[in-house]
Amino acid sequence: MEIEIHNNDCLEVLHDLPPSCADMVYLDPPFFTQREHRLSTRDREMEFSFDDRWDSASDYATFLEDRLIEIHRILKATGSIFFHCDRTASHIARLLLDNTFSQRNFRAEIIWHYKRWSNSVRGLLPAHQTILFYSKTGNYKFHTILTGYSPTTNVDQILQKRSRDDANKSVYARDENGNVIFSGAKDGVPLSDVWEIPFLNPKAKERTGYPTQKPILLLERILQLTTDRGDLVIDPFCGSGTTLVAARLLERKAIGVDISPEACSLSRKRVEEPVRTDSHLLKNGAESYRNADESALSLLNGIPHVPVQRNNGIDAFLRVTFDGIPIPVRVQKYGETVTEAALSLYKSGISKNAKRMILIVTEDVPALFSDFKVPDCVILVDSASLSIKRLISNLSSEKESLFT
Amino acid sequence: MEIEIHNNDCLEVLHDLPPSCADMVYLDPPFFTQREHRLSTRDREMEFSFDDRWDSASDYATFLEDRLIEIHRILKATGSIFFHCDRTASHIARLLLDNTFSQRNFRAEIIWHYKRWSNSVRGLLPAHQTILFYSKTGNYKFHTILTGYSPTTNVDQILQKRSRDDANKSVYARDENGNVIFSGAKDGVPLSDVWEIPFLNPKAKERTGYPTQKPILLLERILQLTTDRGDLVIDPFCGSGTTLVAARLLERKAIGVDISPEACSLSRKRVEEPVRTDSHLLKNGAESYRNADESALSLLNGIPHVPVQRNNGIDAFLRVTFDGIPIPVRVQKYGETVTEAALSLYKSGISKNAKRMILIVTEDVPALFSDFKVPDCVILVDSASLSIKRLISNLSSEKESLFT
DNA sequence: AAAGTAAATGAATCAGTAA
DNA sequence: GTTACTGATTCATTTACTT
Repeated sequence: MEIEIHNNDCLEVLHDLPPSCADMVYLDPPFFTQREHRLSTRDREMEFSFDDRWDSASDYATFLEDRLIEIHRILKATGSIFFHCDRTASHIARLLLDNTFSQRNFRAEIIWHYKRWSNSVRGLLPAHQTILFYSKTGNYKFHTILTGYSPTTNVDQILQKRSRDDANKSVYARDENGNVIFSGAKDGVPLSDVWEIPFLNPKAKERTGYPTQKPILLLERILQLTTDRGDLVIDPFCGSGTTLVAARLLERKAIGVDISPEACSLSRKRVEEPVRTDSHLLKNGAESYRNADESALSLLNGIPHVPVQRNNGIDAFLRVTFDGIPIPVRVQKYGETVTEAALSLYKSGISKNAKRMILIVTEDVPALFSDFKVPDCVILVDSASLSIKRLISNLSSEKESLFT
Repeated sequence: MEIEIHNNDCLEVLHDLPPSCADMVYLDPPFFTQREHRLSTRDREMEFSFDDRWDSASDYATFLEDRLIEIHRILKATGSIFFHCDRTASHIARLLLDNTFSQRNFRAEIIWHYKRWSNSVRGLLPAHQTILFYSKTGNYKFHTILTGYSPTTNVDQILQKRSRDDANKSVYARDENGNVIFSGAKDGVPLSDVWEIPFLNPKAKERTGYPTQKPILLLERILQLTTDRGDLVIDPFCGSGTTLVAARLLERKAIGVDISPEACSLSRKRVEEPVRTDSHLLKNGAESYRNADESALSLLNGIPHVPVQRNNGIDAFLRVTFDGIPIPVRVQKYGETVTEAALSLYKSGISKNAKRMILIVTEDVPALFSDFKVPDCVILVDSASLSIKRLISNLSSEKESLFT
């Protein structure tokens, strides 16, 4: 997927792009906090024509507005813009966006909430930033993301169908025998406008990286909400290039611009390097990343074992030995075929002199063709989820047979 | 403690107050939603409504600014204002407050975040409102509120004293024997600007039927942050009177104003007999609702399912249905016999009309004696760990046979 | 007492009609 | 086509009640 990075003023780059070419623009412009003072004191007149208020009042506002106008031009009719700002500038940004994209196309004020180390503050500890979401038109591309139910919700009740009683009050429907009626399956709660995403994920400490970069999950969410694979994404202030990395991992085209040569070379490096940790994070979501190891190994609950870090072939050793050597265990990973997983385990196991190994099979991924056969010393064990998957297909055929 | 309630336009009442008399003003004006809001009490005895339709943004802004100027006048030099608004008007409010109180006295943008019953949205589910916090001067009254540590924080470590090492890096101090030194107790983390407070529940007794009623807890927090006992608090749009109730409970003096006679009489009633419902959720935390633990649910990795938290018999519903009803799943818990687990699942499943249920068996706990037999509709599936346990005992006997 | 079930509801949102 | 209104419908949440 093509990723372009330009070292230039984004106004120039935007100007050279054709109209209606981009699906999404994310921008995180610099905040001229030192200028804010002048900004706010300039307007002494009491009239509320917000339209031209900032326009002439401030270089900063003009600076942004020039670029927003270009962004509006290059966005497709189905396109969206995400404007990242902190609490000192959110109202200015809002006004500018109302001007260029119209109040009517305001979609959401996203609150990115994170926990932070506190200094002793006189006041409330700042712990959020704002992302303004506008679309170019009312007919904008949007994919609903669903999240889990609150633990306090009775999921069994919301599976029930509802109707109106005589007084037109909403009640849960029942059939003539007084039994509850089920309506279709529920998949979860639509994503809200408050996103709790940790600033840095705990494991990121290991990386000697760029400390101020935005969490990739944040950009991932934005990309998934409003773009598809192959869509064009533009970041006019790309900085360390998080947007570009996310775009690459999710297979979106991207154009990044930054006026600083250092930022550009940084971005290039990040985009070119295979970013294993990032891609792992993206594939599984932040939650599962945090406890990916534990969740795979929870399959071993109740069996004494020692988890193994940093070994591609072996996830854990059982305490139980065979021929004096602890038994290596591996869990078949998502997307891996059984033979791939077995081969990987076998190689690592042999190097540890193991005579017996256990592979927990989680998926029936068909191997297209493979010369490798699972050796006898690798014992296959089905995971419960695999057994259930098989069961489900049996159940469906069982039902079919009832009708035929 | 004196609580006054005036049925009037707040501009009149504010105008008649002497300068520098109030310690805190909380206001919750109409939000510029361009709608009329109507709601009746549960018993349909009273109907409340207010009109939030304006000809233009500047009408709305002028209306507010007139009142803000008076509020600025009546606040003490140590006083503060909290302006409650939602996402449709937060930027207008911010500009007005910058004008009347100055950008310099902006203290915080508080995000009140809550969970809400949703409806089908094309977009992000709104789940927050904004409270803008300005002080009259830089010398404002403020009490730091401390909150608990997040569960991931290593509290032991926080209690350790810190010092600088040779390279001037911050390290945890140790005494001459290498033992850690404990500094004084830490009380918690300073309150952040994102407040998660549950919305008033549909069933809460505190509920009065007034639209937009705020939780008492929200107002209590604001009062505690910036006022002391005996201080004067003013709410120019008091509505159902939550501010006044909170003020009474915390022994602050208060003046409430509302233009609607119904709102005023409701406020009077509430102040006389305050009802405060404690949120079970806040008191005990979301975790207290959980009974399906994560490691149990991770056995279902890869199978679309919805976790069920408040049911002892069912841990999750599969997305797949049998006879139109999602299939309930349960994981045998530690120490439970298979028949116990199956019985529990069976009972709950039957009440949901399920015709097929799945029990994941994790242990061979022998049932001492039991009349109950696992019914046919409960399908048993072995977990991987159980399969491995069986395997291990086989392996041992296999090995034995080699030696004998 | 503890667990499970029922109820209430919207600073909602949507679809359809009228201007 | 666009905008503005109005009545209809929806959904997850969390307390209160019942078993």
